[in-house]
Amino acid sequence: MTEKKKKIIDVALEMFSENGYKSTATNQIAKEAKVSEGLIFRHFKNKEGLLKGVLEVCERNVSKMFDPLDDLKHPKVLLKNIISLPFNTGRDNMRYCKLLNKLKWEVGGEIESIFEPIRKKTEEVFELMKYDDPKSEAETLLLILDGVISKVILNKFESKLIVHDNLIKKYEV
Amino acid sequence: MTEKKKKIIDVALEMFSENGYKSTATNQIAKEAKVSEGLIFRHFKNKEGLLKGVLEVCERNVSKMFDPLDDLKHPKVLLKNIISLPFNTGRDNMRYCKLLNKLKWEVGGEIESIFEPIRKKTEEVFELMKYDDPKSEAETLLLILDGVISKVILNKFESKLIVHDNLIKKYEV
DNA sequence: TTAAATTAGAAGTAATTACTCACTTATGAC
DNA sequence: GTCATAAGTGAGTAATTACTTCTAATTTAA
Repeated sequence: MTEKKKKIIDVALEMFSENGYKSTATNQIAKEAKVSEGLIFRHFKNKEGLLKGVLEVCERNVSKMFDPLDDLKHPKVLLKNIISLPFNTGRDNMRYCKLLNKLKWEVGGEIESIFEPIRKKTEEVFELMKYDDPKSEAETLLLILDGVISKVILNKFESKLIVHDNLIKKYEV
Repeated sequence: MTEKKKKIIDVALEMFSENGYKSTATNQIAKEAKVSEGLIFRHFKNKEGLLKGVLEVCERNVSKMFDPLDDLKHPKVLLKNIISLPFNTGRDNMRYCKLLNKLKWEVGGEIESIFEPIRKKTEEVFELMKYDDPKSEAETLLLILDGVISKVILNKFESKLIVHDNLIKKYEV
């Protein structure tokens, strides 16, 4: 992976997540990355190929978001951390999530698979905590957290902290 | 409002909500609506003007979705109906919501105002039900329902009914 | 009947787009 | 040093886009 190729991916990630996939022209990317437009197609063949390259980086990093949860054993602590996850997302991770969400609505790509590990882990937590229906309980919680991160991404949160506390209380963790 | 103008709005609504605003070409709309392309610009001046026209219809109808709630007086029944709202959305209303959501991510338009009435009503319900913090309680619930309708729209729901029951139980209604 | 509004249809425009191609420059193995 | 391969350039292209403009037909209402 050359420096220029990295730069192209980086810039594309930034611009796709800000302006959307279709609305971002390849020559704009080239300009911003200080690279000839032809190079984009040499490396990625297509604009779609570029998107794939960007998505690989995206998925790799989003997966990493869930790694710290592996160290937690106590169910209540684990659940608390799962809930808190979308509330304290760093800038980089927010960009990855922003792109994934944008694509979900723009292209309709299959994203669910990235979140399968966290779904499974959440389900396990509810099992340990003897919830009646851990599966649907997990789906409900992830639904909520999905909504939370959407709001965070779009900066539409009036009262982030209060909602967080509310959820912590609801799940008694 | 002539028939052709109505037809243009109708087709644009359909195509915008399916393929997005920017990805839908005006000549495609004209073709689908069986109308000369020039007519679109005569009626709406711009593509943006067309979007405005479509959005007006959209907002008018989405507002209507909440009207039946006005008849309900008993807080528990009202809350139950608020929760159920996104779970049994008709085809037409789903299209309006789909467009609004797509635009939220594609253009970043201001949509929140449409949902202000339902937010207020939800807050009132929680007040009547003596919840500790009705405001944040309302925000949390609407967050959830927003997630629900997103999943419904995108057909990503593994277990719609179970999540619905889960929420009904959680709020004890 | 007549004037005004609506519409079709076709051609054209300037801008933008994804993508190509012929070419040059670096890199590394022998 | 040589030579193949990869990295990089930048002008060019064909297609698409939103939008205009013209004329002529059709509909509507007074």
